[in-house]
Amino acid sequence: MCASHVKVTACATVGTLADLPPDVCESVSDVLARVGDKWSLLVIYMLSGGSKRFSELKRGVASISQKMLTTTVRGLERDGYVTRTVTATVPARVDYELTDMGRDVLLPVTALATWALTHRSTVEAARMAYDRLG
Amino acid sequence: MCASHVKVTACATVGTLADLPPDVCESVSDVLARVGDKWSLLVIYMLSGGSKRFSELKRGVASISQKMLTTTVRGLERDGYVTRTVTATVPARVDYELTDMGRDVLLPVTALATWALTHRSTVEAARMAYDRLG
DNA sequence: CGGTATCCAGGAAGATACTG
DNA sequence: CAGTATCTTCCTGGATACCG
Repeated sequence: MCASHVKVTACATVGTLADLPPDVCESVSDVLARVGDKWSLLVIYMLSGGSKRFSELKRGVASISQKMLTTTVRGLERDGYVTRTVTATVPARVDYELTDMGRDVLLPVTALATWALTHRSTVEAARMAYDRLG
Repeated sequence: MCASHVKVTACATVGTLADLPPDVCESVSDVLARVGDKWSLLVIYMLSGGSKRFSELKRGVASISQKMLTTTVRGLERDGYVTRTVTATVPARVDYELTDMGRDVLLPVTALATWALTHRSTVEAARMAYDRLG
């Protein structure tokens, strides 16, 4: 994904929800593109406990590849959700930490997470019912 | 995306946020995978104004291809966010409508949308600052 | 009208190897 | 340790054509 995958390209003629200007669409998709991708949310959650180095994140999200972790933290850094601090020792050490905004986004995201958990069974039931018919 | 793209596959050793069991990760990623994809949110928003037919949705999201609109509404139907009603006239007529759950998810999603709008400028500034350096 | 089927190009992501 | 570079594979999504 990273940047351009989840990018709403047209909101022009929506207009069913009162006052849904195009820039709202773009903002939402921007945030969702970052927060909603495969790994970002997990990394943010991990960092909510405090600063972590690259290898700690790597261990925490066991199945992520080094490449994808790099890509993910770079994206989060670019959008201002985390800071990246390099300590030029040998071997090198890099620490990642949530910014204020990074901590801030946890609030609405947690709300969505709560909703997701609450409606988990409903979604699963709907999915199974749908698949049963074909 | 549809179904498998945004799918968290490992949450095992996260544990920094107090009590973040694996099923929370899966639920969240399930919801985000559906709601956070390129078109679903727009379709949901369009349907928040009431039942709409296929062609109306197609016009509303001008730049979406017929294939992607079909894929999107199918996914939303599968997960129980919308209902699909076929009227066997000639030519055929198909109406889509939000379920209770579909209307319900608008709440947390709107919260995130609001956050996104509020922090829009911050994200953009961070992005530009990051890109300026390289 | 509302799809489905098919083909194709481009990006995403895994595996692997190498570097400051 | 924390990356970058490259190669390859998979899959998404666009274009097009056809069907009930």
